[in-house]
Amino acid sequence: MAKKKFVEEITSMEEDFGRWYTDVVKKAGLIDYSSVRGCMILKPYGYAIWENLQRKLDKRFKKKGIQNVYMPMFIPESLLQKEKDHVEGFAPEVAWVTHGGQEKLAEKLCIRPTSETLFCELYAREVKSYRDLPKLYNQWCSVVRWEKTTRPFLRSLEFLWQEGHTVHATEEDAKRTTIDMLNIYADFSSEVLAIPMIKGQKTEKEKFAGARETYTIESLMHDGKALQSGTTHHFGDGFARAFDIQYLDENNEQVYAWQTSWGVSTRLVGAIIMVHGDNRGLVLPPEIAPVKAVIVPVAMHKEGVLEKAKEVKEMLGGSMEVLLDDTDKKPGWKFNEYEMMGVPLRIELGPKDMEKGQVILVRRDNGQKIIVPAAGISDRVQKVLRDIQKSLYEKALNHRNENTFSVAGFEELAEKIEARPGFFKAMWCKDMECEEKIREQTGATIRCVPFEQEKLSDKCLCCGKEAGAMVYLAKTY
RNA sequence: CGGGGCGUAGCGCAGUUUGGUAGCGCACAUCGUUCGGGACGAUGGGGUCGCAGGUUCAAAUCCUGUCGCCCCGACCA
Repeated sequence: MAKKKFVEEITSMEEDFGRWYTDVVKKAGLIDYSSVRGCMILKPYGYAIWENLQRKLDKRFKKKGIQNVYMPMFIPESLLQKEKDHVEGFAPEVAWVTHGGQEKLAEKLCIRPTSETLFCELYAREVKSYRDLPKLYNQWCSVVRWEKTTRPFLRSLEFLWQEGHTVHATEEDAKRTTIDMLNIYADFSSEVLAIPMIKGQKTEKEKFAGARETYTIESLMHDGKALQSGTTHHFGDGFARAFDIQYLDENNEQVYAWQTSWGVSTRLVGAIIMVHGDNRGLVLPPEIAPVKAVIVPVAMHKEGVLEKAKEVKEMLGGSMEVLLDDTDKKPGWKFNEYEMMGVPLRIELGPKDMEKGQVILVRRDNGQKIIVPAAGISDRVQKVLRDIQKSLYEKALNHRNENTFSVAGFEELAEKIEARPGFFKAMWCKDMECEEKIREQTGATIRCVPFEQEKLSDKCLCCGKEAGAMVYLAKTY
């Protein structure tokens, strides 16, 4: 028989990255499509990744004193319209409920695309005194945005996310929170998702509808496109004025409050796939993997193999999620299956190993085989998992560094980004006309003005006038 | 929204040109042999051919409409 490819079902990345992505998402069992256009079914394995992400991020929120709440999914039209920029930004993509049963509603209800208005309504009632501040609320929910084109995890009509909403006595406190939350996102990404993020500020053009300032974490995918992975917003007192959120300060004066909001979504799962995945399928960082290790017994029918495998599972089971696959599929089939699913570590155990009192560990990220004594396996596995987590981060960081370039002029950007996509650092005059011209003619957008600035030159790459800031440019998802 | 392609078993497809009993591979079920990188044999279950009309003795096949999906543009946190 001719030599078979390891995973016939997955289109290779080099051939077609978009198809590779869809193949992985489906074959790894993360999602299925539903009968509603642009909506996806999160299957157990995909949802388990989200649950891990949710649990670990929520823990970091709680440490900051943030409390979870749950808001209704409906927003009355009149409420949505209270803040002008906000409604203009979201109006084109909201879904409306016009009927309740057979009755036409007196006022139509929008299905939340985001919940600023609902939180503001609540804060207007709750906030009376400086003693009530700050209020740090968050909710885990789904939102609906009627997008024209959709892709699993990256852009769907309905998606899961968390949205934090805070209200503060001072502008400084609100601004600090906006940056604090961005740091929480960035740290979480590098420590748990093994994805390095560029932290920075959005331009006027790209900022959130209704925000005074928007900050972002941007990551680079394997194919050189950027992904906006999370945003935090400083609202100033704009929403407070629109919704009349006032309190009495220490001097008994009526003043407006200051607000923020911030969110990350299931899009982060898309980032994990596109940053770490390879041609065999998904590669999950151990910190986020629902199954950290899978035990594949070889020649299971031989005496003692299955018993030994169960023993190994016991030794590891106390501290982590381990799967023992004792189905009667061939070992080779299982190897491929769990590689496709991105399980970080495979533990092989057969008659030959039993003779020698050993097991074989195989790393998903680099294929390395490690032969270890069966006794004391737990510590060894923990160590290997930590190594995998670390090297996935380093690999992603190297990839980003190797695909980050500096450009001085417009033509240089256009040529280079066409030849090889990635992050492009350049100086910019802060003029929206230049920003727009770059987008139209190169397809690249300004991802952010990074916190870590470098002075590449004095001149804007587009118009040649005096430069105001260094920016990151990229094509995006 | 514009241009192109596709809807036939869970998945991938053939059959449509020229109307005449709905097929193949994988997957699934049972039994046996296998088991260190996607095993093999035997038997078996599963379809109102996307949906709605129309033409016809007869429609997966021809006609009209409609819905959905994919690709390329445009748009979009």
